[in-house]
Amino acid sequence: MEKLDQDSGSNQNLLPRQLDFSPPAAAVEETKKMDSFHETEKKQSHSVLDSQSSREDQKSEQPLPQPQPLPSVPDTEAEQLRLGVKSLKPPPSSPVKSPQQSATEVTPPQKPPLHRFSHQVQKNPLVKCRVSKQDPLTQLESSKDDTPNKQKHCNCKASKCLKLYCECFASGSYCNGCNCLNCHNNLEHESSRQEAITTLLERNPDAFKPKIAGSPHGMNDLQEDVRQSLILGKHSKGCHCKKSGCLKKYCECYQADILCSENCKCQDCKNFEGSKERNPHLLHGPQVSETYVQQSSAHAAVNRAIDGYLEPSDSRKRKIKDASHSVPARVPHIVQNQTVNHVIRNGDTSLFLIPKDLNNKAVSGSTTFTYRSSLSNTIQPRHVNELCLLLVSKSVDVAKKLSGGKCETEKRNDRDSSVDTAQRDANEMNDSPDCVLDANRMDEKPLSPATRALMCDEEQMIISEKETSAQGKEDADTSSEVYLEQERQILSSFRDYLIQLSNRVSINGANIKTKTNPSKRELEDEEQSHRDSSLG
DNA sequence: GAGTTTGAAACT
DNA sequence: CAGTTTCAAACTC
Repeated sequence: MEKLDQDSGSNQNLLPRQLDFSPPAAAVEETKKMDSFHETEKKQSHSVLDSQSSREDQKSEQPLPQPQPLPSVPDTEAEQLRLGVKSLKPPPSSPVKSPQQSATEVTPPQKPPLHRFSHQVQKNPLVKCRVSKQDPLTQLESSKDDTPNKQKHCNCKASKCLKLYCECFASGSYCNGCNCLNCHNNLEHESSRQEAITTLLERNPDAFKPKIAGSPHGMNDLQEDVRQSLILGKHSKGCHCKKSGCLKKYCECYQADILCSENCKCQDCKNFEGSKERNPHLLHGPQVSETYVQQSSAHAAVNRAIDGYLEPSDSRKRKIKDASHSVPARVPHIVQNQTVNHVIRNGDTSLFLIPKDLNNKAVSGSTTFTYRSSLSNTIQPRHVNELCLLLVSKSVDVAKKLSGGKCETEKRNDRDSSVDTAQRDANEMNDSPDCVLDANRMDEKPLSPATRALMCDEEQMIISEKETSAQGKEDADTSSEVYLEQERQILSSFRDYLIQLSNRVSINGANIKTKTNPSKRELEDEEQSHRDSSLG
């Protein structure tokens, strides 16, 4: 009885759940009793109801305002976001205002949040949205309807549907036809609802943002498509599954039909490409074309190598124990490509930094490795070869272009004193904005800091060579040959280093990951070997 | 449909 | 920030 009463409360408003921040323009006019936002929401929500969602209980309730059809093409930013056409903007400084500010020109204030699961539904029809088992009708709908705007019906009891536990609320939707108790996620309790939203946004401005990048829906442009693909299917926070193997819908990654990524801290993860336990039908297929991988090959190769070093925290521990029967090669293509994206985007991760990070973390005893791949199985000689080949080919281009360019680095003074580790070089390079291997010269593709560091290093050596030999060598052709030879030498050293590192990791992977602090000697060995190989 | 399991969200 | 509690969906029987 109580439930019925409360259900009636929950349903009283009978607002079809819908992301309530993309109002039709006509909604603005209606602001007498409700603010325009409410009206808009009601209208729009209603507009997206399919026939099946116009259930009897809804019919019996107060009529909704005149429904208006949704525009076929999303006009508002919010709708674009919802459909994955437009990426979310970072929130302004004021988290509370952010959702409003982001769409004030088009949408009314108090734009409700974007559901963290909404993208999942849109992205992958294979993934059923969470549907109450207590609502067979909804299940029926769900089975029939793979369209994005599937209705969800929560069963909240204690949260008043004002916490992110509630998927309706989390999606920015009002509860409608739910089985929830004491629901406040409705117009009746709009004030408390907004208060809850405000609180959540204050606590976490990203609380209502999608956890997973949207689908490339609507992307026609190849470049944009590629860009979207890179960020597609990566859980922003990652899952933390322990028992489900990330193969049940408890896992947000699995539920979204994406592979677990380096963001995840799951244990015993089986949600990786190549996992025999993962239902292959749930895989998206290649997120990024082979062509693109080749195009961005330097990044890809670098990151495949990176990918081979690092693992998630908990699974890492476990795999130390289970090293002898570690999972098969797990280089989820998504992970790889995401890693590529990571490098491109953040620009603060270089190949050379990775060993350092690895060691630093190991020395400190930290277990917060973030990359997932099985240590010895993912870094492949072909990756190294690929990287080297690409770097070689790239270096030829660079050498050709290096007619007069100079690397204005502060490192120049340091160069005579040592052949630093590549890692240190990269570090310095990254810290030195003056290290110029201009992006305008790298016109074709974005370069990772690692690549830039390497190329800048090469450039410096070339310049250094030019300076020392400028007096005696006037012939540009000869210089070019020298440049090329130097490039080859540098890259050969680099290749050797990578191969050596690869072998080391393969052999000593388990040791590196011991619980006890990996000895500094290991770090020193690493650096020493690096030094040796750098010296050629 | 009740009970259990699970992991994210919320809390401390 | 880590550990614990709360919560609701997923799952099992």
